[in-house]
Amino acid sequence: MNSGFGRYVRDARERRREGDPSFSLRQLAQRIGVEPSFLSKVERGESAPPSEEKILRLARELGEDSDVLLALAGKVSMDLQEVIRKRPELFAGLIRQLKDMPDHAVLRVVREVRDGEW
Amino acid sequence: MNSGFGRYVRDARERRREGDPSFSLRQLAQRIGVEPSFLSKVERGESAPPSEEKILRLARELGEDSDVLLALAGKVSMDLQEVIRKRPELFAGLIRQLKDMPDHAVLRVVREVRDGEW
DNA sequence: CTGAATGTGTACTGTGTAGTATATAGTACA
DNA sequence: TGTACTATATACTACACAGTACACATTCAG
Repeated sequence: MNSGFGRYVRDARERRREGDPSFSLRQLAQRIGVEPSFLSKVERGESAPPSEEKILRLARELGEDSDVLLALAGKVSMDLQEVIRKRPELFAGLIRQLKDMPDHAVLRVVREVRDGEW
Repeated sequence: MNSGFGRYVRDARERRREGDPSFSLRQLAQRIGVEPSFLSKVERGESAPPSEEKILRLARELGEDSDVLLALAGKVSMDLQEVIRKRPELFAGLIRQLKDMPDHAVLRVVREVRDGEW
């Protein structure tokens, strides 16, 4: 029911609110399509993070990275899961291969793939 | 509630059963820790696939690839999800990068990582 | 001062998940 | 023929998930 998700969202919202009063809890709740009381509970960590759909809308509104927000919520986005499910051996193998590599090594793979002729 | 999961498991079980009568529905159910009636429903697609834990035990017993079985069940193994959740931007980026690449290209990445000095 | 907006507390709800328990019916074989 | 094992049908359950509804107390602007 906890984790940093709530605090992260609250902080992000209050930062955005400095310049734009429409980032009140109530108004944001309305824009993402939940009741204010629910968003309140979520931000205070009293309720578990919402569904993927709401998290994505939250990320859009707040200008945050949706994969990071989902990770904080203990989830992995369905579209990534779908990629893995379509070719499970392949992607499972790759991910397990890279699991313990340092960031820069993984980034190098990303860049080589992006730039090279594959 | 459906998908090929049930049929796949039933086929695998009946193949293994040819050489080993302990692969009856009842006995296998007992080994993986569910009621026979439940495994029956699962194999016939009348009930949704079981939890990840049971699927892993099923894969072990049947000698099947657990990632494939999980994929058929519409799931992605928690340990893979954890890898992604720990470094969401990095792995989300990588996977989206490789999403539409043909198998051989992805395999090449896997091999390069395995063999090279990263 | 007032009333509009803000955040929060409490209670409740429908839906899905992951099964169990028990009864029934067919099959093998000794 | 009976008993041991097989699969299946039917009914039920406990718990988690993803919220809603609404009343309440506070704050802030005009």
